[in-house]
Formats: sequence, C-alpha cells, structure tokens
Amino acid sequence: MARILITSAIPYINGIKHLGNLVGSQMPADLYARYMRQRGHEVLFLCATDEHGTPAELAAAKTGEPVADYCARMWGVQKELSDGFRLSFDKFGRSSSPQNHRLTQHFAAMLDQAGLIREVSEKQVYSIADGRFLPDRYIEGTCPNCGYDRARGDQCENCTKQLDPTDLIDPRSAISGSTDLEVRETKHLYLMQKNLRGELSDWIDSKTDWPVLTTSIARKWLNDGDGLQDRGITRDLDWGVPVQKGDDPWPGMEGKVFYVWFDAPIEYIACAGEWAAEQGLDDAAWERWWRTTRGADDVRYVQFMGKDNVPFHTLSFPATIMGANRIEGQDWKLVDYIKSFNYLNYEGGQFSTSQGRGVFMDQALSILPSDYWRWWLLSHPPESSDTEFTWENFQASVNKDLADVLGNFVSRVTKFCRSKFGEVVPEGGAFGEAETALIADLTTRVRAYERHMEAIEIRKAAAELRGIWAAGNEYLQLNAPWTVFKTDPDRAAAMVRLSLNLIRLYAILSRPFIPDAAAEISEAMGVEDAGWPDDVAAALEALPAGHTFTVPDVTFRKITDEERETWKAQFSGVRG
RNA sequence: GGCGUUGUAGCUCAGCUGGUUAGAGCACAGCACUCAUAAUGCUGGGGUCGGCGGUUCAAGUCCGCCCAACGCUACCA
Repeated sequence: MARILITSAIPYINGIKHLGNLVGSQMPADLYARYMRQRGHEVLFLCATDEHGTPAELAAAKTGEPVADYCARMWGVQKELSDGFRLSFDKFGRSSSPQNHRLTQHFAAMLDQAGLIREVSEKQVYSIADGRFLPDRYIEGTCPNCGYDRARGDQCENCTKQLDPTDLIDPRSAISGSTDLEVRETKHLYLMQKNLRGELSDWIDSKTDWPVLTTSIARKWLNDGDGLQDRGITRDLDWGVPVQKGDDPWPGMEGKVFYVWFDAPIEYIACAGEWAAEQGLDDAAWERWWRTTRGADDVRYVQFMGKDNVPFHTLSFPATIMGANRIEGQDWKLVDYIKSFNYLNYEGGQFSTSQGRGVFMDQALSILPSDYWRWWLLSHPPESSDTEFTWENFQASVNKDLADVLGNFVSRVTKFCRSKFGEVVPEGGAFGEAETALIADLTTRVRAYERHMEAIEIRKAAAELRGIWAAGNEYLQLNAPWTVFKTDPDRAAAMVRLSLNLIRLYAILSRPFIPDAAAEISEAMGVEDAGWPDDVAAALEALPAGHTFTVPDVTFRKITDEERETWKAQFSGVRG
C-alpha cells in the first residue's frame, strides 16, 4: 500500500467556475484520488479556495459585504458545487485559514533566514480617494499610443501595447473613477528566485517522466530572456496574510500582506493542517504527509492543474520550499509529479467568465446529473492539446457511451433474467469456450485500464473502460442467450449468470468516473464486496447462483435533440 | 518579433526509442439479431499523416524552411 498526496489547483474565490476550470484540475484529480483509494492506497486529497487579493476585495465591495464575509459565503457556494460534482476532497479548505496564516509567515521567516529575501523600494500609484495603492490593472486612462480612453495600467486592450501606469494620460482609479492619484514610494519583499535557479533547473531536468507541457513551460520561464526573475511577495492591501517573520513583526512592513501567489500554494500544506484539525488529529497526522523526516518520504505527491498555473507550481512554490529547506530542521516535501492540462474551449471559442460564455458548474448541475458531465469531461480531457466542448459531441458521447453501451447492457441483462429466471442469479449450466475467451479478453483490458489510470492517461483509461463495457454487449450478441434459452435453458442460465456478474464488475471499474451511477447499479445488484478485480475470473463469480437483485431504473437517459438545441442557445451568451 | 505546444479519416483523438497494406470511437452505408433505453453486434466506404525540401535501404515518426491555431513573452540587438 502506498501513500499518495493529491492536490488540485485551488480555485479563486471570486465567482463560479466553468467546465474548463473543472476539467483542468479538480475533476481529473478526483478521478485519480478515487481510483487510488479503490486500489487500497492511503490517499489524502486536498483542495481549497484561493481567497486573497484585490479581485476578492473588489467583488466584496460590489456586494457591500465585508471581504471576510464575502469569502465565507462564496466558499460555501463553491463547496456545495464541488460536492455536487462528487469531488471527493478529504478537505476543501480556505487559504484564509489560521493554519495558512501561520505557515505563510513561517515560510517567509525561513526564507529570510536563508538570505533569500530582499527589500525593494518602488514607486506605485496611490489613490487618495480609495485610500489604497492601485495595482497596475486597476488604473485606467487614455492610451498614449492609440488614444483608447479605457486603457489599463498594464496593457492597452485596444492596441495591445504594454504600458506602465505612469504612461497613461489622465489616469484614474478603475475602482472609484477618482483622478486624485499620486505616485508614492513603498517597500516590498522580493523572493530571490535567481539564487535558486540552478537548483530548480536541475530538479526540472530530473523529471523526465513529466508531461512535456509541464516541463516545457517550466524551462521557458527558467531560460527565457534574462531567466527566472526575483519575485515580489508582498502587497499593499488589507485582505491577506499580514507580513510577519513567523510570530514576530517585520519592521518596515507594517500594514502589508503577502502576495496571493505566495500564500496560495502554501495552502496546500495548510489545508492538510485544516484537515487534521477537523478530524481531531494532532500535527503529526498532517506532517507525515508533508515533512520528509516525519513520514512524507514515503509519500508520492501528485498535483493537477491547468497550464496557466504551471509556472507557479514548477518554480515559485518549489523555490519557496527549496529555500526554506536550506534552514536546519526544515524538510518540506516537493511535488513528485505534475499533471497539467491545456484549455477546454466552448463551441468554437473560449469559455469566458466575464462574458458568461459556456457552461458553469451550477448551470451544468441544474440541467443534468453530475455523472453525465463527469463522463464527458473525463473522456475528453485536454491532455495533449486544447480541445473543444460542443453540444453535439456531448450529446453523442453521453447517449452512446452511457445510455446505449453501459446503461442498456445493464437493462437488457437484468430484464432478460427477470423474464426467464426471476430477479435472482440463475443456477445451472457451465462456462465454456465463449466465457473463457471473454474472461481472457477482459483480463487484458482491465490490466490496461489499470496501467492507464496509474499513468494518469485519462483519455486512454476512459477508452479502455468503454471497451470493457462494449465487450459485454459483444459477448451477448455473439452467444444470444435468448435463442439458446429455447433449446438449452441451463446453458442460457450460465450466460446470464456471467452477464449479471459483468454488471457488478462494471460498477466497480466505473466508480472513479461515474460514482453515482456505479453506486446505483451496485445497490440494485445487491453488491456488498466491491473489491478490485485483481483476478477477473474470480470476480466474475462473485455473485453466486441464488443471489437476488432488482432490475434498476433506467440508469442514464438520453439527451434529446430539442434539449441540445435549447441548451446551445441558452449558454451562448451572457449569464442570466 | 521571440519561445513553446499543436496541426493524422466529416468530428474527437491514438500512433514508444523511424520498419510489413496508418489505427480507435462517433457519424455514414450494408448485413445480422430481437433480450434491451428504436438499444446491440458484424462488415464496409473514407486519410497524398498542414506544405515544401533533406537524411536514410526505409519517415506520420529524424533535420531545415514555410503556413495555420493556441499560449506565454517582448517590443530588441
């Protein structure tokens, strides 16, 4: 039994995520976590909301709530949706937790002690009316290049020119519109990532089994231009982790907080602490997942994320860990494998949170059960390149794979059995050549399925699972128990007995992908022992003659053309 | 502009360190079956593997150039 730590990129607190966000991290992470648990491994699967930063403050201001209240409320919304999609986190935490405050301050202290923090004095725009410093993108004005009057301080959206806030003509606050701005001097802490460049580079080079997408992005940031740059890790904001050296004040940094990208990954660690606290466990319980001398050396740590998050997970966060580990007694675990994803597009364009284009998590669940979405997303993840969600494709996949191939198999077998033998596994007859061949075929397929799941080759795993479902239909079609029954009922009984056992097998194998349906099927079949089929032949005799079951209701319904067209129109524009 | 990823049947994608007639699922056509959610199974049609050169006995699979999409990044010797 192995110990596997799994984290999924933590979603920003601001708003509800769309299917593209879901398929890029949380959903595949969940698949992997469920599979590994099912194989008997000890899994700790963590996710959290990323709550700090200016967007959260502004969103709260918009609703009139204190930012802490806003985040608490939105955490509840996201938690409910992740439950709705059956994401099996052991803990869905919050980057604003006390655990994360302490750890973030601790890491900053360690990095400082290691000589990897320097102070930088810089000039930033301060809005007197808003009473705050403004990040570049929250300053608007007229573009000096093209004259566009709503250019942002970091870039003009009209002519795409990169700007400095001081370049803008008639600059104003994007928050209040105030033009009462001034440039003020402010001090910030920088993490000296340049000093860690060699170590990071060697580390990345050693990861020969990582997806190219992951390593190529990391290398680009390591080597492009002047190479990896030092990074500011503090901000002039109110909402965040106060800048401290551990428990001690940090002279000159009063009133500042750590930058959201510094504290967010640390939440992966803090979240384990939140989990332990919730379970009533002590610190040792979570440290054995995260501290190499306290048990974590035996842990395999796997991260899941979209490609936009890769630089932070391959460089920034590892820099934090490597830097801290230079201090005696610090022994934090680095990630072992990073599974990254490309983007999911929507009907010929991009999903757009701002324009409400595409399907969002709450909307998805309001029109169909989570298994339908899980199956489509997990059988079409953007592993090797960007892929596209279309309603036609979604309808075809769900109807064909779930309703016709799997659902109908369950239906045809249980109903045939009921009509000829009753709702009980029939006795009599013996397995022959056909059964031997099927078992051999399934054994090969199940082993392949396992290999793909272990390699986190999700599309391939889904295709293999579908092939396993189809094998049952092939067997029935070829051997036609409905015909055999007329002349040799015993022989037909043996076929049905095997087929009923196939349903049980399918429920077990399908659980990581479609947990609800798998549970329904298991329940109907009266399955109690859902152990993994290490021995496929034995697994196909688990339900003995005489075992009773009930014919399940239709497991998956079909999506009609009318529904497809309605939804296509409904989700094409602005959220309503 | 630079860098990276991708470009394989109508659609979504496999094709490892180059090696017999390039694969799968869907869609399409024909056949079979009738237990089943008008479901299933079998067979078949369909591709100059983005383009052009090159290396090799042999290239989708290596090299160069070009084109396109997407992403990151920068406006420079």
